[in-house]
Amino acid sequence: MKSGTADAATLRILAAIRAVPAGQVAGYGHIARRAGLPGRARLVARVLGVSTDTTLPWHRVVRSDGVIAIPRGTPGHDEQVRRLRSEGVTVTNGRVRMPRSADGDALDAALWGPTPRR
DNA sequence: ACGCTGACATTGT
DNA sequence: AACAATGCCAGCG
Repeated sequence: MKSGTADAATLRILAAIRAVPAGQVAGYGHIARRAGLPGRARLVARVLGVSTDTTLPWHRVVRSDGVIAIPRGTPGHDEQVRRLRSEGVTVTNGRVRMPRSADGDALDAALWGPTPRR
């Protein structure tokens, strides 16, 4: 029976999103890769769309360019911006200040690099 | 089975 | 920074 069990991929994606620390943002591709699904950024997007999990920090997930994935003028976009600012993230014109190359990548590698899978 | 759409990424211009 | 092209996969009609 199917019961309320989602696919393994979905669970891994959700776990990866929850692993993102507050005040920090991650790209869809980044999350996908962390979930063991390289190239499946779109899948991550869809999962977020259907997921109703309020405990999920979906607002910390943005596009690789730092642009909010939700179109402007929608309540979702507004709420995401509000939450990000609430966590100390600088958001300007629907775009968040992304940790460019070097430090961002290095820090990420230091956090979740040499320890894949939990 | 087929074509479109989508909370995307990467590369090139 | 912005746009175009290509890749990628899951839903929907």
